[in-house]
Amino acid sequence: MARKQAADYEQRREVILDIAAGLFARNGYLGTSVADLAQACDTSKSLIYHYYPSKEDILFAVMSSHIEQLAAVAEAAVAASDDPGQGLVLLTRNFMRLYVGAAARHKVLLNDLNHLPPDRRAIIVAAQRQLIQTVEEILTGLHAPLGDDRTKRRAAAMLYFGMINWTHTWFRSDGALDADGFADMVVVLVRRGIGGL
Amino acid sequence: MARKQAADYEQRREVILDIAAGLFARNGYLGTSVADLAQACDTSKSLIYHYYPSKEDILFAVMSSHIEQLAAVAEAAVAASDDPGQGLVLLTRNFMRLYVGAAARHKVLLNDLNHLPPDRRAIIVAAQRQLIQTVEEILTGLHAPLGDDRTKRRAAAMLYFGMINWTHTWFRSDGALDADGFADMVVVLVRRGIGGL
DNA sequence: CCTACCGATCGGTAGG
DNA sequence: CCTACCGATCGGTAGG
Repeated sequence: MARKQAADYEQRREVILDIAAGLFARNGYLGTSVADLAQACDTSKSLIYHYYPSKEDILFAVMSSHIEQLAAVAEAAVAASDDPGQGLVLLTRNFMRLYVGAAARHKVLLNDLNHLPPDRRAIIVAAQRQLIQTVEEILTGLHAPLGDDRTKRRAAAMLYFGMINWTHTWFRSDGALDADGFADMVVVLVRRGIGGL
Repeated sequence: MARKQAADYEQRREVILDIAAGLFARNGYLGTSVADLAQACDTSKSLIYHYYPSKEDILFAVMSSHIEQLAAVAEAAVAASDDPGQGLVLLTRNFMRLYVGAAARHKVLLNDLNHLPPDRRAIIVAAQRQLIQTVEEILTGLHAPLGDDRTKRRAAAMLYFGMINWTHTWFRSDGALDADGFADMVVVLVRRGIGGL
């Protein structure tokens, strides 16, 4: 006999992850109890512990799943582009779509990274560094002198991430400005402004 | 007999506030216990409660003291400027100096605002809105068409705050780039790029 | 004997 | 200004 419930094991894990991301985003990791999560999932704490060994594993899963998505869309944008200008457009639109589509996970990534223990935090930080590296390379392609000044190149990449990451505090997908429209504003500011750095 | 301890009451409150800001910035508001704070202050929990009625009052004091400073330097920058371009330079340098000088308080303001109850959070949010308003006016002065498009004007202000607020994740005052140098990069990007919006 | 899941409770610690 | 505590709740696990 086929074991029916094993079939949707991964699906149930995903549902828990999504609800956890929403609670962590709203109340913070420490502000969310496993009991809160169980209640939001309309089940018991024991069930949560059946799917995840610990609360920390849930936090790590929220973050790692999201950063893997970010890495994937970054790679896709670079692969599909013939020049740095087009790369910047595709990368920024891909990032913003993902930020909006997975807003809760993104907020958790930005707010609760410190609550991971050092070894697991290092895994996430390494993936973030790779994204920064990708952006630095595109910016250097747009403005070659950045290649000779590591400090300015890093600062320029951080100006870029500041603009898009800060959206988690104010951007609403149901507002007058959509993700692509905002991405294009960022691209305009960077392309026109970067020559002055 | 003079009541000696009353004389440095405010001073002791300030020391506690400063140490609390450091702990909140590092471990989060919920990740910091009052016992942690007492230990860091080399005293007892009871002493902490002698100077502040609750842990939440300490959080509010950290945030309100910081945002009052931000409002003061914003007002000073506007008052000392003859045109929007100069205003942007002074405002950005003032903000960055304060972000660096009060990095812990700034981090707490950005990370733990949700842990204030609605009434007190509203006070902080109102002060933040005033800062946003000031920036929007300067940006409209630099690029008049923003005055006719509330959505773009707000987005432009948020691009600006994103660039400078994101510094709390990466900027180190002992690095190769100082606060004024970074502020000038932000100003260049905004002044050159804003015409494209 | 297995997986899925429950009500109840564990040892410690939180803010006060 | 301290030790000794409180009601409650924490993350995680017991038996069945």
